[in-house]
Amino acid sequence: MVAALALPSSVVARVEIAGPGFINFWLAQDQLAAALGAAIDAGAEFGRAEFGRGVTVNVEFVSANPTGPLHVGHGRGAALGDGLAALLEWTGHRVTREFYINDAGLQIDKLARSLWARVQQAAGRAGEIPEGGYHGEYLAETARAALAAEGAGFADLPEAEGVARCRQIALTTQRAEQDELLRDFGVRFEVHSSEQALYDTARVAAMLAELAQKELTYEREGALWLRSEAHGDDKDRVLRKSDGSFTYLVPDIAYHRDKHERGFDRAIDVWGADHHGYIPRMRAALRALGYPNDFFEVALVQLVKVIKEGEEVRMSKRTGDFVTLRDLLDWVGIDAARYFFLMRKGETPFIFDVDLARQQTDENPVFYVQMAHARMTGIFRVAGVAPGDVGRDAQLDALPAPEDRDLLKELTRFPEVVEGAARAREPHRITGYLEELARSAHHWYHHCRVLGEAKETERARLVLARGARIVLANGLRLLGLSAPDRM
RNA sequence: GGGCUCGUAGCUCAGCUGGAUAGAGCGCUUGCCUCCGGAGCAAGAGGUCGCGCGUUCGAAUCGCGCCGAGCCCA
Repeated sequence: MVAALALPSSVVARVEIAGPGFINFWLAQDQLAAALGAAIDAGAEFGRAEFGRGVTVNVEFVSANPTGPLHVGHGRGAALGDGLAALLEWTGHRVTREFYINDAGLQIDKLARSLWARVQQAAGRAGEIPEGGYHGEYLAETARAALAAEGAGFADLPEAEGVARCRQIALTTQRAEQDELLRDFGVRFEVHSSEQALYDTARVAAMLAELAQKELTYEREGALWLRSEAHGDDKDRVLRKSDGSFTYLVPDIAYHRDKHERGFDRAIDVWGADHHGYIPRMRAALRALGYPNDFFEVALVQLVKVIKEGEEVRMSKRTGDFVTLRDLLDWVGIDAARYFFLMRKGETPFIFDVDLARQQTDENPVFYVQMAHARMTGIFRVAGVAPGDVGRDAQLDALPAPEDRDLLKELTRFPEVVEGAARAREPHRITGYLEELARSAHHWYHHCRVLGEAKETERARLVLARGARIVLANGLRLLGLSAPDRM
């Protein structure tokens, strides 16, 4: 078998049969040197791949209800969605980052009536927040601001009119705050889609008409049902209840139908894990419409528990509920927040250790990785040369230490790690890889002097440092993190 | 009652579509360094991969059953 492979000795230096079913290959040293040269040639593009060329992907994430501040769970969804989108971009896909606004329905009515109650209170009257309404302090703030902006007569409006106005005010205020926070978190969306607009532009009606025309729905007991069981769900689902109102499924199907009609090959939704029970019926509905099986994907994000000073943080004064993303950013900064959210698989529950995230020691993985980049840069600073001026070719003979080779091998793995992470939809593989690369870089740094070594070795190690710096920077930037030159 | 996810070292977790003696960080133990480009280096202890059965030449990985945790639905 080995003989039949007829491997060129320029690529494979040695082959050995190693027990049952195993063959070991030794790559020729030149291959590694060539890979380093290729990494340097590619520079900031090193690690990009093409397998997603021609595929358009919609990544929808956060999509928080505009009923209150974003909490840490949204932060995790934001980091993972953005990381996923970046991975897909790095592998050649055309990606649209999208945010879906649930601006229709019962929750928004409650929000509007809660704000109206707060307005009444702010005007010195009795105002009762409705059953199941929003009690957070933030609405009282909004009410005071609204009263100031709208004039004293605002609170005297007839209730229906006041509530309608409150609905608008609450929506725009919450949306603006969410957008500002997401921007501060380094996340940008190309498209915001509105649930209300699905009704206003008759896309809901068009979807229902298509389902009816394809005989995918039927009436029973005064309700309208979707034949979802025939398409993989465990039972048929109600679309329109006997009281005439729609279930959540209706706008959601219309929305995904809209994504399909906008021409996306794939729609990836980042959802809180508490919605996982909803997946089969969505998938069944889209399958019923005749979309390909791989059109719809869901990336689940589990809950985040925040630990600070050794104790679980539950309450936020501002919301009276969960810890907000704003709180977290104030505590640990953007880089640490993003990195921590990205370093674990989305579908496992995550414990966010605030104290660890703030530490400026190598126990903190963000610090450890960024420090490796800063160290690589520091070598050039001391040498008095720009990284780009040291050339691209390293003589492998001039890199004698095992740490040289470890670092070299590690950094040339980057493209396959990116590709694997993109295919598996697992950004945490990038952070894991970066930690391994950083470890190799730190070990190398401690064991191998660069400056003041024999000329050939000094030169070769500068090339190696340049390559390591490129990969560390690319990995960090892919994840939306900074790659500092000094710390 | 049904469904989904998870269970790997004291702690937090990797382990990619089954492959060689199961890994990392922290913590712990023992040495060393304290000079450069600050916050270090080396070694070590620690695991019946929840439990059982099965598929396979080979299982942490796949299948089934059970136990336990979380969530969703009824």
